[in-house]
Amino acid sequence: MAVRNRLTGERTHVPSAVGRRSRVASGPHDRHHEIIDAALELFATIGYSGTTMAQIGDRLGMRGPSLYKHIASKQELLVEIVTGMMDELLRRQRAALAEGGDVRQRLSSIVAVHVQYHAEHRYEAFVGHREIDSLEEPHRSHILDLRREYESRFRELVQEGRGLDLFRTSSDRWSSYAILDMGIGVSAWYNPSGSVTPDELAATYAELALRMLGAERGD
Amino acid sequence: MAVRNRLTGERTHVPSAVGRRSRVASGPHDRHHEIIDAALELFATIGYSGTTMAQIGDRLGMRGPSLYKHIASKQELLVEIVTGMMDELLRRQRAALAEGGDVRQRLSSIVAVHVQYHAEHRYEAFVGHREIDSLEEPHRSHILDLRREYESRFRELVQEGRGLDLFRTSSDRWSSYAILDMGIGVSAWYNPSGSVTPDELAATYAELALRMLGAERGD
DNA sequence: GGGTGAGGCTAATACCCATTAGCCAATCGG
DNA sequence: CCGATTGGCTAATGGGTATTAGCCTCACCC
Repeated sequence: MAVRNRLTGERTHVPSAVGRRSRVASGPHDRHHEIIDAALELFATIGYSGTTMAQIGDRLGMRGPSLYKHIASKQELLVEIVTGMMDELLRRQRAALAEGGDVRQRLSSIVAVHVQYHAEHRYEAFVGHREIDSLEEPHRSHILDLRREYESRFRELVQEGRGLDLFRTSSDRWSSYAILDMGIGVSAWYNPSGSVTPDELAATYAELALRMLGAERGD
Repeated sequence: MAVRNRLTGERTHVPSAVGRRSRVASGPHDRHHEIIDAALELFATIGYSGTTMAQIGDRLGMRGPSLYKHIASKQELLVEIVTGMMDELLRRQRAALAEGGDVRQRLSSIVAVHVQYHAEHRYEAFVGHREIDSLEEPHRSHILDLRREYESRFRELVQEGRGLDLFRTSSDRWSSYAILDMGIGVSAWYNPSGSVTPDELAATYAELALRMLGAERGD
């Protein structure tokens, strides 16, 4: 019954019904980005190892193996997502610090940036934190290094503020962890169709953080 | 070449070298609990779907299939871990609230209990939060219900405090989320061989939470 | 002192999944 | 217009994994 090598009535493939654009103005049809986006949503909702290539393909109307015409591996998708997330977080943090101001203002800025990113890009952030262990070396170590760098900025600022007697808190270690974790938590529950915008939330959390540190009123 | 039914030189099994105890005083040798403990550590470090039955068996010096003499399925292990965690959290929270006191004291208590549990039982807590999506229905829904109940207590207390003008905070919703998330974060980084004990950390975080809420000094 | 049950073992079952191979149609640059 | 490239497809590959089946041995009880 095997119809091996028979070319007659085989069901064959009809490529994308919508016309393909040339690589000029390919922006909206960049398959690579589309795949990353689809993977991101799936990784966030059912986890990296819970997501199959076939599911990612489904989102784009294609089969799992076809993805390999555009990407190298499933792992590559995760690496791109996570490094993209850390790079962007660090970039924004650096920009915030570059604006200067006194310790309270700078701390408030990096908290705001932290929270805003975790709301705006909740999927990237969620995956970036949850799936670090799914990264193969050396990516895992690299990301952990970046994260340590990112986190140390919070601690440094808290220390600085304490040194200037602008913050009253028993431990800069625990309070900076608390601030970080409350921001990370946002990525787990933030709902973009809810009533609060990322920047409103960022402002609220910055205020909470300053109060938590017992910041002296700076006016 | 198949040696089917040949009984000659087959390698066979030598059961546990250490003498087995009778079921009297079996406490320290309860296989079921040993399995749960081994699974817990593995689930926490490499994730539920990343853990194989063979790995769990390894920890106890046995093969994967042998586990089924003591448990029903891998899923059962996760269910027991996660429901055990939520039950204990709720139990402790109820006990804390039962002690009464003014809003500040009660809020402080449930924060302390929350943090203490997340430090003392960081693996349970970590798995309990991270692997909820690995639970099959109806367990998943049940756990989510319990979690909603647990979380609502925080929000209710913040609201109550605001109503009495004891807390100054713009939103009881966001501030209770922040408090919850900073406690949950503890389970991701707490190191039991570090210098801070769970109850010290609990006290510190309770203080941070009250300050975050702008609690009026209650002395 | 033999039967029984508990608790190991290995082998087999019945999946699922990432990735590769190899085929083909349509598009596009010349 | 043609021939190479692009980007789909299906089928095959190679591996992993939870769970079940069936076997065996020891410890214990009578």
